[in-house]
Amino acid sequence: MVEKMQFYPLDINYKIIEGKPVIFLFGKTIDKKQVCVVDESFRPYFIVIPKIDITELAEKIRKISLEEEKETINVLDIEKAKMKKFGKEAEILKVYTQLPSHIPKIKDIIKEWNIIEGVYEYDILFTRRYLIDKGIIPMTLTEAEGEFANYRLRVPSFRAESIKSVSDEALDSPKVLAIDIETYNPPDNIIDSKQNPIIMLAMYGKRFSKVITWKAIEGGDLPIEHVNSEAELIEKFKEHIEAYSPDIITGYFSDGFDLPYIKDRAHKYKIKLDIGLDYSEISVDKKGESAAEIAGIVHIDLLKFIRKIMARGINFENYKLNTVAAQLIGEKKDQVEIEDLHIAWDTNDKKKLAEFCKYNLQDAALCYKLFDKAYPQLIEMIKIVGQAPFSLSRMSFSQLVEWYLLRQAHLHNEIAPNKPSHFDLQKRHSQSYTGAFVFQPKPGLYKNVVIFDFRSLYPSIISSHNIDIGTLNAEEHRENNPNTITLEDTGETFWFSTKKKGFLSSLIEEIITRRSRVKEMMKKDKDNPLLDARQNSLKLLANSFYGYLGFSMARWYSIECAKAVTAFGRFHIKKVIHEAKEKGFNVLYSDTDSVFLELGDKKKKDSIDFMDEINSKLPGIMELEYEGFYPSAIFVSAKAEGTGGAKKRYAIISEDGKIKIKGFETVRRNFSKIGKQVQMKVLEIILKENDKEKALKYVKEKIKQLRDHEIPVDKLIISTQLTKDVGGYGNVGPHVSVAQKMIQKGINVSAGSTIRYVIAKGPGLIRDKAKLPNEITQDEYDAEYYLNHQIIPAVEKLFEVLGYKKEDLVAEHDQRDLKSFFG
DNA sequence: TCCATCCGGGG
DNA sequence: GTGTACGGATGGA
Repeated sequence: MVEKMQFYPLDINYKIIEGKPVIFLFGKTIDKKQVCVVDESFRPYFIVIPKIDITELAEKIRKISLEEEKETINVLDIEKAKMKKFGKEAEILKVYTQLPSHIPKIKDIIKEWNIIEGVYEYDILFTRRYLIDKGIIPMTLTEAEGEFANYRLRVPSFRAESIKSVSDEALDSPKVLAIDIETYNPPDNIIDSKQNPIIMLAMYGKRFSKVITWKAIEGGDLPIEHVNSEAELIEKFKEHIEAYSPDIITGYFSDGFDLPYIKDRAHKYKIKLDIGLDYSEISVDKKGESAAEIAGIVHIDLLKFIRKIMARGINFENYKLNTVAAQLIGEKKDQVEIEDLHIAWDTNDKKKLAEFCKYNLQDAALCYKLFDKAYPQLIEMIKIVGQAPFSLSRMSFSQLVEWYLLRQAHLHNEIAPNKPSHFDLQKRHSQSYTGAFVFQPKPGLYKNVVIFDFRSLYPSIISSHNIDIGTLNAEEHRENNPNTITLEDTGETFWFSTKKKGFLSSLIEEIITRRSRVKEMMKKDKDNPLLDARQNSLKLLANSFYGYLGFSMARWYSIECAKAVTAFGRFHIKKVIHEAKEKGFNVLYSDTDSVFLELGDKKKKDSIDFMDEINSKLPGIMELEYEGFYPSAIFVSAKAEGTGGAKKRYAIISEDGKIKIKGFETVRRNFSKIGKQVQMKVLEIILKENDKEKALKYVKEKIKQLRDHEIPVDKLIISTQLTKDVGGYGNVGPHVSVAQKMIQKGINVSAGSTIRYVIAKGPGLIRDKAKLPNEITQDEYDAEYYLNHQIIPAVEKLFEVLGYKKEDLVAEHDQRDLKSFFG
């Protein structure tokens, strides 16, 4: 009996059954039951554009027959159709084959014929093709028509005769299970699943938490489950997965660690990790960055998703779980000496082991919460791009753009361009072009500064100047065309149609408009995480278009378009600079899309009027925005003498006293606290109080304190990361020398460790004077070293702007020292 | 300064 | 599997 069933598709794969490819779409029904929708009717195809008569070509293709060892490969069917290639109508043939794997074989034959213009869309994965062609958006409400069937699966199956998207309503609380393992790992042993067992495995879900371990550990009220061996631990893990039946399994670096590790250990005991909903085993794809896949259960590696998709805008120091969790959900892990786990395990240290169990569970719980935080972003990206969570969560931005475009191309009946050949790639790699314009500032301290910037400069250029491969150098005349641009350096000229809308440019316009609508909705519905994730996804996608155009692997690659985008960018920002000067503003600085104007005797209102005037003449959706008013700003000179002002290095203060710093040491790690503190304080005095005497007095006072040994040692600590193991260094810098000492003392130090040291006074090389912080007292530090290597470099450029020389900073009797330092 | 390689995360 | 990888830091030539 034919019936309708609504569900949310979560995962997709296909299998060949009786010589036909069959799609399996795993999902959740509206009443939260697991289900698998099976579609036997979809066939693989690719596209051919003929050069000769289309019927004649079709006949030739139909006759193709390939004898292989086990099978004969034939063309299953051919359809004529009309599509567009870069906006131009084209008659095409859709060539169908029996199996997806036949596509490249048939394609390779036809590709060589000179009676065709080209072959296209021959490398779009079968399952992804299915989602696109059927208009299905994973995770959103979908309806299948058909009947329940009996495929051998862990969940009920439903054979679909037809399938369609119902709405963009997304599955709102999937059943998530976070996992984390701890392994036995003796010191200096690289983590190795061949040698070392899993000793704990934690799972955390909704109203479910468990730590499985194979030693009797007294965990108090921890949900510890004891088993007798590692093999039993793995069996128990399987049982729990089956009983809990999660929609989603998540972990942190679980693609590269937890799941491959479990799989390796299971293999050792000949245990089948067949937790897939089709009874298949976890598959670990080891190509490059590995990925662990479970059929029907979505495995999300949070590290990958966060690093690739959620991370921009947020500046993570690193991507350790602790760092990321602290930043995204404000939670930290308990401090545990994980290197000592093997000792506790060997010595049966019950108390320590209980702590490790707690730690293990906490990691899983952290993952669970991180997933919760990431879910809106994942959902919204899926809704836009339209690929399944497993693959989408591992995509780079260029891939997100590409799959978005592939879906849109299908919707617009556009033929997708091919990926570059090896030859194309070489050519693309050899090409480079000019980027953004940066205005060189004049060093100085300025008052009353207004900053304007172009809102989404590159996306708005692509939209407003109609930038697209199909509109590039269109037949209409290039003169008097507002979309014509000539490159300043090479003289190349590009122009874009004013009549016909381009594929890329209209898509980006749609993305931008959609985002404004979402932002509008957010005004009434503040703090809605879904809306925020949606506008963010749209913004990220729009911002990636330009990079995608110039990305060598892109299908819609066009260096001409990429060149035109930056050239229009330079054109518009330079025009603003020019007109601002004409209006009598002093232009202080400009970088890519922003411009800094000194008001002088003008009012804020005058600058707004200026902005409005600019905006009245800008094309399309381009817009110059008022970024803010800053009472004070400082620009310094570049390091090299006589090269003028430094680009990308300045500090400004807003009316509410907040200082924004770009490029100064204050934001860098490899600098002592005293250096940072003095720099920050001087900036503050200059920008807030505009009192150069006071700044000078402050620095002099600090220098005196430094020389009188009044600065505590912890403010003098310099931190440097060891980039390789100590033995690997040719030049022994101070941090390496200290690391050597640490090793002698039995402190475990290796590549990646951060070495903290202080420079002590005395004769000899700096590296011999570098001490561990606890080896030195306050009167032993080398004041002159800190003066010359930390304090002076931190502030000399600032004082230069104020009209002081370096010598003014230190007392008279020290000038000899300084001269020798400054040469 | 440019090119090649290594590493990230995990215990 | 109708496929293929990234990107930044670092160190050596």
